Amino acid sequence: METGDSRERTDRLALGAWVKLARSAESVSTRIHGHLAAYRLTVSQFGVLEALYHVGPLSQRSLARKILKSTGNMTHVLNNMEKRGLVRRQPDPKDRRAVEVHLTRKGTQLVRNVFPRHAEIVRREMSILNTTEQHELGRLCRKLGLQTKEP
Amino acid sequence: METGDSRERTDRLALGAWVKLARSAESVSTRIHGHLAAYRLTVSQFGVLEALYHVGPLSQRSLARKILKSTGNMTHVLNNMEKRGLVRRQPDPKDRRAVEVHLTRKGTQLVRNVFPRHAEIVRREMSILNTTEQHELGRLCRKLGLQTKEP
DNA sequence: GCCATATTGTTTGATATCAAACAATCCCGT
DNA sequence: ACGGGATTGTTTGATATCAAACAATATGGC
Repeated sequence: METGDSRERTDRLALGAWVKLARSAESVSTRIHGHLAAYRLTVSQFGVLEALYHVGPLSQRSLARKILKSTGNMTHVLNNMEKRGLVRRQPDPKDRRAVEVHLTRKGTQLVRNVFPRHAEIVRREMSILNTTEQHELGRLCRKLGLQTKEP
Repeated sequence: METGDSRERTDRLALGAWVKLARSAESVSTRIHGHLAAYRLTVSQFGVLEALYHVGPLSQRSLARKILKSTGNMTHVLNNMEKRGLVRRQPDPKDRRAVEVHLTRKGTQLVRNVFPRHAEIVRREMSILNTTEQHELGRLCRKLGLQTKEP
């Protein structure tokens, strides 16, 4: 498809872009999620709260897909959250294999507390980029992430 | 600094950009690192091989910083790699607390095998973006990641 | 030179995560 | 109907990861 030389060049460019993407995501993530410890929330737990709050009740499988974790892990995460009274499992009447995961009042209150702080921190972290740049970053990342998962 | 309305707008933009960044990094990472399992390498182990191969011998602390993991974890990762004969710990003559981590011949051979495949996969994954876009993505991510770590 | 403080690597205990195997249930083609 | 394959959630066993406490060594101020 390409000559060896041009191939090396595109490899270097792709590797560089990928490394920068991975490192920036990881270091920004560390900075953004630092404050969650104050609420004894893990990143996964926060992801679950956020999804349930914004989307409404979901099955465990949908939750797992949303936060990109395995279903086995989701069982574990939800067990911990249920113990703390943040979520409630409710049998799905339409499918007796499935459960609907609901936010409890306590979970709703917590996410209403945490989310504004979260948004503020994200805004601050991203504010190094101007509006146009944030749009462009979002566009490029969406394109990348949307690569076909199952052909 | 801003009116409430504009604040909500910038919050939404920042949150959107951040979510897309995080999700694309995670899903691309999964796709890129799938092939490492064939070599019984974890992502951290591959990161160590890569760093040592391209930079030369490094202390555990530098390695930990390079792959963004804790030093405690680095001890664990290196123990596993040492058991497999991929790296060798060598006392640093200038600082008796520190060790220099070296690639063994076996480790060098392995990374020479794995790296070209890795580069190829990364190139393929990133090829959804054209050259200009990859440059731009790299630039934006570098800016984001470079945010001051310790003030 | 000596001591307080910092840095390096290790240990330890607690979580998080995954993959694989599993049971229960659903669904579709015949 | 119904039987085989798909889907949902759980369990299990193995790893990975972190934070915190620790021991050994280095370093800089006095």
